[in-house]
Amino acid sequence: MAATPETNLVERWRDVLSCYSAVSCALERALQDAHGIGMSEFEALDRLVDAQCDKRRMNELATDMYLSQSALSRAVARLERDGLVNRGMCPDDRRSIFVCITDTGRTKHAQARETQRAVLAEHLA
Amino acid sequence: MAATPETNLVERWRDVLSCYSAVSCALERALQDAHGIGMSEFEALDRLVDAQCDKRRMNELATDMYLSQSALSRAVARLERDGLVNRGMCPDDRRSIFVCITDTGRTKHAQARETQRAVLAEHLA
DNA sequence: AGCTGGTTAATGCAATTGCATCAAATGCAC
DNA sequence: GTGCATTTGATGCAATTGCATTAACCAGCT
Repeated sequence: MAATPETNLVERWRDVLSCYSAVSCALERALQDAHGIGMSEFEALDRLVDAQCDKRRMNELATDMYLSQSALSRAVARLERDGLVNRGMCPDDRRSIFVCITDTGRTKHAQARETQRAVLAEHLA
Repeated sequence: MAATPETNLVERWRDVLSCYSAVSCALERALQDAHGIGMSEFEALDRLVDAQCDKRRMNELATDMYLSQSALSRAVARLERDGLVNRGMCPDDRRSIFVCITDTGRTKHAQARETQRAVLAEHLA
């Protein structure tokens, strides 16, 4: 049977869609239940930990992530409210904001990463 | 370099996430701009067309799709408001609702599918 | 210096979503 | 039949998101 390229694309898209839906739903719930943070917040912490410098500008984070600028702004606001990051001024460019992960944020991320890996192992295996 | 299974899982998840984000964002915008419907609405129409009988119960649709029951209920409400589907009583079980695609809905779906395939060809290639 | 255009982050707003709840209807046990 | 748990779809509510706008700032030009 010869599948047309279009059919293949639609099939692949459905696969991505169902995979994403199942995993993101499970991940969102697990992170929220166990650590009180959402997927977006965890992803942001993840990027901050990945960058060895521990501080990144908002727009760097935004381009690394899949979030819109406004959504990232609010996600960082929630992280700051919970004491997981600090927002600091950037001396080079006073429009920019440095986002710095706190010790609490580091701990939270380490714990949440365990949850993430467990969920991925179960739903992405 | 030997990647641990966990690292592989996280990598795969990031791939899924970035693929989903890019495609769903483009798809959402394209469908909205060209046809005035969202991705969820298109998916619902798609399931209705796939089922040759043209009418399905809400809960059948919900299990086929990635949406929660309440989100589907509202998506169908939007489709009905736009005249793309009708909701009808089910004689067998008066709790259930039959969702029937209209001729307008069929036309809209056929047009939107072209847009979908174009977007997939561009962003999932 | 002054002005214009572009960049950065925050915010008002509308829309969608999921959770919890609700009402109606079904079915099963008695 | 009566009663109780389950199922089905709708709705109130809070939370997140993206778009458009805003304010502050920067860079380049005259």
